[in-house]
Amino acid sequence: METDMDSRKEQILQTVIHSYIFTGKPVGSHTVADSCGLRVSAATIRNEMATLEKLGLLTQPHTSAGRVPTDIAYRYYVDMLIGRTRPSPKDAEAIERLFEARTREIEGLLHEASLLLSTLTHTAALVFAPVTQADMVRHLDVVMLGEHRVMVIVITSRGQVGRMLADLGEPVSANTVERASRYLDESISGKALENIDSDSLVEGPGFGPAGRELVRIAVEAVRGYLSSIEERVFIGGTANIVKEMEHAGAEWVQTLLEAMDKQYFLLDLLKDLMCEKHLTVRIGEENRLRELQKCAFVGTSYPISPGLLGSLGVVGPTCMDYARTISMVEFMAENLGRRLLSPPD
Amino acid sequence: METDMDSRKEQILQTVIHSYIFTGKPVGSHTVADSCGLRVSAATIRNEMATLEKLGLLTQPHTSAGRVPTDIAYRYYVDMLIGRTRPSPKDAEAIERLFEARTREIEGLLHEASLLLSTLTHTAALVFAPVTQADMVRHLDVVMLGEHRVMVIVITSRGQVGRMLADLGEPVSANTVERASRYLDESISGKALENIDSDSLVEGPGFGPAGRELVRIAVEAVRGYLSSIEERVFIGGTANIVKEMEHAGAEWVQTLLEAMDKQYFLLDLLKDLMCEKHLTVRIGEENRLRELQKCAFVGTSYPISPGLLGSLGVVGPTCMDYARTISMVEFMAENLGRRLLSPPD
DNA sequence: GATTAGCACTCTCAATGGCAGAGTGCTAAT
DNA sequence: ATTAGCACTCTGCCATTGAGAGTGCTAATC
Repeated sequence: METDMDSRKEQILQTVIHSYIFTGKPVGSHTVADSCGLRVSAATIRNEMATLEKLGLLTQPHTSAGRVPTDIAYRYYVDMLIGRTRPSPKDAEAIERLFEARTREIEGLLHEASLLLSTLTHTAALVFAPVTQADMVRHLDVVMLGEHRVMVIVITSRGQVGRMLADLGEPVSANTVERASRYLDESISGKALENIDSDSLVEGPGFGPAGRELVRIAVEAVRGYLSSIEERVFIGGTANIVKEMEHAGAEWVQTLLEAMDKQYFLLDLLKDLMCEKHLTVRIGEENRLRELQKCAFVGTSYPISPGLLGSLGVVGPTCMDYARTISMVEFMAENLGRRLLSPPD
Repeated sequence: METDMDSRKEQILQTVIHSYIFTGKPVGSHTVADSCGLRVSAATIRNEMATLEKLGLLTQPHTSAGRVPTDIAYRYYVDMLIGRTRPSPKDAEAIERLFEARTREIEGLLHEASLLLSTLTHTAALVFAPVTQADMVRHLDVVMLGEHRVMVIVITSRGQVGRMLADLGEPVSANTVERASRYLDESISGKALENIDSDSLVEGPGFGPAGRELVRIAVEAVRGYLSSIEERVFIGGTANIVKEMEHAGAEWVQTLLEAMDKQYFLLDLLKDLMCEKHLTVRIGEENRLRELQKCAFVGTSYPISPGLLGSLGVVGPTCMDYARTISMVEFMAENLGRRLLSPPD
């Protein structure tokens, strides 16, 4: 079997891919002959393309249209044919500008990162910042909202914040709330989840029944927060999915968008990333999630704090500009990491 | 001009609207004659429909198709023809279940509210919880992330929380951060934005140059947070826009989705609501925002705390089931309000 | 032996025309 | 005022056609 790839086949494959990325239309032998730089005729190209088709790298939508790259071709392209590239100065600047302010609200930053990434790559972008599971309580506040209602705010040692509404069975006074807030802050601060003992706390300094209930509920809220992993994914540019993926069929786009609404769907995807250190590209059927099997996913992880990784990525058509997208995702991850990561002391 | 509406015209109009909402197809005179309950023939219906067309309430997509309601017809329908309705027990229960937990993380609650509302109404749902502008600082924390980086966390008296990253020019020690955190908490807590004086704070108790810079930056971060209105809109069910609005043309759906990504676009919309006390329905061109002029918006406000309103609403096709949607939006607003509002003491 | 020109073949796409169906407006009768 | 009936109009669907694009194969060429 003399069916191996040689450099000419590679060049033809590359030309087909580039042309297809650019025009979105199947590529014919003449087009390739004109623009591949090889000084051979269209007939030769045809022969080579026939072999590439046998190898599973190209297909024809119908008998007499040009060729279209398969998922396997994109895989080959990504692995072998594109070197490491950096974003263009203009793109790099756009990303860097996002990070130049000296003080920056975190949620806003992540949200804007997803928007920027999506507009630069014409894809839907996902940014995910996980929280560490078991953490210590740094500060606790109980804010009175009404006679029967308080808000419990907890700050963890890593700087995560939870705000919980809590309903009380019995009315409490502002005074009680204030005392409970101080008491709880003092007793809980510095403790980890497993060291917070509801029972002994309730036995605290002379609260009435209402006060005791308040303490109990507040502790319950804190426990609930610390044990539930409140994980948000920031999504930007879902509109791009509609624009770029129309050719894949309306009802399919539909399903993908629905899936994007469900956060747990994305969490699986993004958590996978955090296992691998390197940038990951999943093309078509390589994706485990059925909804993604008609598109490509490019993602990577970035450091948040020592021992904690976040992840980000984009979802776009399989015929995306991989070189550009990869460089952009990588660059965004680097910058985000640099901005968030606390360097080791 | 004897062109006024009479009760028969109303009934015909209503039948056309109901049928169009149900089937999505233009409605012919026979269909109306069969299902409107009037004991008249199709020819009579035709005459009446011709008048309704002259009145601007119906149109024909082409010469010989059935009739389709105009925006004006929907307006008339909403104003005159539907009474106040409540959601079905099943829908009501679904909404109530969202609120039954005794302690609940707020962001998660709002997010899920938008998801639920969108699935129940088959529209895109928006939930907006504003923050009061000038508020007092209740608690302040500075968390060390690295030698050159801290996180400033501020809790306002209303229970809003901001987390800001801040970069420092000079390295600081854990000790300094800890001292500064306590110092700032004690000096700033209870103060409103305009009473926070950076200069005098920096003159605090014997910090070195690094400590002073830290204080200065932290205050800057707090000021930044308190003056910027960190406003988030929770969006659910954008996929429904694609599903329900296909007939309006792909590139238009495209523009709407892009607009939904931009939060400021939605903020205008949602803030408008908070001026009016009642539920608002804007149909087609009644919307000021061009992107919405091919769909309908149903929204209302809900109380968050005394003197503070949030708002929520849905965006769907003009041929939506207004009765159902309105009842759902209203019911969700009531429940959300009841859950969030602190009743006056 | 690799490459190429030439040609027949296949398939898509856009335009065309015909036909059934749905719905209308109008007129004349009730 | 209402209705039955009829001619008319327009869409949607189907089949047909012809141009165009691209292929695979064969035979000639370097």
